[in-house]
Amino acid sequence: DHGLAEIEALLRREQELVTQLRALILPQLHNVDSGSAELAVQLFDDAIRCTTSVVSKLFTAGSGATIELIDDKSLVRKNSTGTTATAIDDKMDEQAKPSCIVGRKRRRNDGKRSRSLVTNVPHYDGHQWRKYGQKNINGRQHARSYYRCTYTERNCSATKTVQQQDQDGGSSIYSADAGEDQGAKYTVVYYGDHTCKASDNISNNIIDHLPNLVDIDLRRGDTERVTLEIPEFEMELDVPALLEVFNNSQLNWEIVC
DNA sequence: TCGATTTGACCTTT
DNA sequence: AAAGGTCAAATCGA
Repeated sequence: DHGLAEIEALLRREQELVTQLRALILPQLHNVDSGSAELAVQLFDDAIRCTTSVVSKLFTAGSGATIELIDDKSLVRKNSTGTTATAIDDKMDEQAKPSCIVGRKRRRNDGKRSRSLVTNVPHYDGHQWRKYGQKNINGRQHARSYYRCTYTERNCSATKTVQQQDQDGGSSIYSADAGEDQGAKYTVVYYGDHTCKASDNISNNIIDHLPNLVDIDLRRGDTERVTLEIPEFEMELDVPALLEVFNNSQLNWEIVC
């Protein structure tokens, strides 16, 4: 109901503030002390995950009217009933598309969970990645890059994709031509878990010294966890509060499945 | 020279 | 068939 919506808006706001802080701090810290930066990555991400989990649990445990979660793939073009989707599509990131109307969950990569993050520093996530592919995606301005964990020989199956978000219509305010676009945002989707910690010297130390790091149990399989998507299309939500969150949204970290 | 990235071909899913 | 994901040979660069 209404109170819940407000709580959720606040949680999401907190989530975004933390993530913005993350984006602000990590590049700076990395230049000064990369060890501390690694630690900061873990702390930030655990904090963010913690909030995500709270949001998820709050809005699935509650009223039976939970919003169905669909996986990344089905977010694309699942906007049924011919509601001239294009205008909306272009405005929204794929992750953020309303799952409205959809109501049907379909699951690919059986049981593999993924988390998505929108950030302007897609590479500061505390792990080492090797790029193994790049593809142009339909209707996207930028190619999607595919990464897998460097320590694949330690049968670490973690992978991620990084995709720069489309710029709105006109030319970019920032240096559109050459160099890194400082204002660009990237959607990063993580798949699988890192089972390579033993061989990752830095992370290993961090974990050894920080037993209190939050370890969220992300359930899989039968009990599907749900995070809700864009507010405007959902009923019973505190739309103004959520809209404010969404409009200020720099970042958006959510458990996708 | 060796590890990482690029890039087109190939495979998988829808 | 088309789009997304992965492979692997060629290429890059430290």
